[in-house]
Amino acid sequence: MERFLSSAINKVDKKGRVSIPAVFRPALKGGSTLYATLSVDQPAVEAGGPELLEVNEKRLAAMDSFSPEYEYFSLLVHGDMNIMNIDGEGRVILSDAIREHTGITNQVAFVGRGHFFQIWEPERFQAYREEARAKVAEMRRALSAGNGQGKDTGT
Amino acid sequence: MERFLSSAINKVDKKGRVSIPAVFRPALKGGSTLYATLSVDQPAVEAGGPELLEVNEKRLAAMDSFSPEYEYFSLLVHGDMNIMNIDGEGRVILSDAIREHTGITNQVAFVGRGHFFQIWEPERFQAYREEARAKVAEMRRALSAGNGQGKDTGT
DNA sequence: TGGGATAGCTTGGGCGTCAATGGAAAATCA
DNA sequence: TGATTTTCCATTGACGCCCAAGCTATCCCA
Repeated sequence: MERFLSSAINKVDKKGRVSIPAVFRPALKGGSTLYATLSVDQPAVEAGGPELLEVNEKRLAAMDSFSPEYEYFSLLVHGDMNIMNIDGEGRVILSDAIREHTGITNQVAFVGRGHFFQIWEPERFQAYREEARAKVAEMRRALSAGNGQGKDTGT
Repeated sequence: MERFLSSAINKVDKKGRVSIPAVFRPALKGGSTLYATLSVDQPAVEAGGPELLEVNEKRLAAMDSFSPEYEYFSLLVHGDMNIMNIDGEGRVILSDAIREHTGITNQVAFVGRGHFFQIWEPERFQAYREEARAKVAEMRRALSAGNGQGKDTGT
């Protein structure tokens, strides 16, 4: 599999290690390094292989390197980047910054997002997921009120 | 690693020495000299190997050589350059000028910026980091409002 | 179709190595 | 010679690497 699909919850051991779900590892193509950034609008972390870094650097390359936007974005892409080594058993150690940002203590939710995956504190993820559902339901009601079609779309 | 990525906080000892984070040393390619300039618009220092000189000279070359900006920047790049020796344990001593400009007392934040890295007083860095996160979140919202796409950071 | 065997995923722990830090000895300068 | 800097050595704690065990899902065969 080349993409990150499905989700899983794993435990953090005494040494602070967590197994990356086995279903995600093929998408990392055997690399032993994980690149991760703290999401700017959620208590989550977005992680993936080196492509994650390359993608962001391409974006930077397309920006005016003297603009304040470049400055801010580069800080997040380079300075705020978390680099994690994957051990022989497919585990990583979460940095203090990650634990602080996500609220993770002894359990981690891994959520596939296609070309990257997210790391959440399980309860917060659950809350976010329900919020997302509620939002979608609300949007659908608004749409149906507007055009009179309202019937379910099957999904 | 050829680039400076991630960040770390290290202590200053009684003699004024600080360890350069081990993850940055490969990017210095074993050189024992650190070149550093005081950042113009932040209470930070920008440091790196000899290439940093070249980079700054390229920047100069891109500027109008009769402009006052050129004059000042040239002075900063050449005259205000701090040269630091890296000792056997990978430590450097911060000059008075650097301590004054950054406000550093007994802790130093090292922040990767790609082809160079920054040195900050940790609390000031934290404030700047949050500012950057807020600004990037704002940029992203502006973008999504414009094209209707979400906050997907992956691609 | 049921049950046992098997392989692989997750988790736990031991141990050696290296990074970060502190301090002493040696060298340099005024 | 006193003071300050540079080099060298020691300590501590974190991290990487290795091995082991429990669990689960899958596969195979009767």
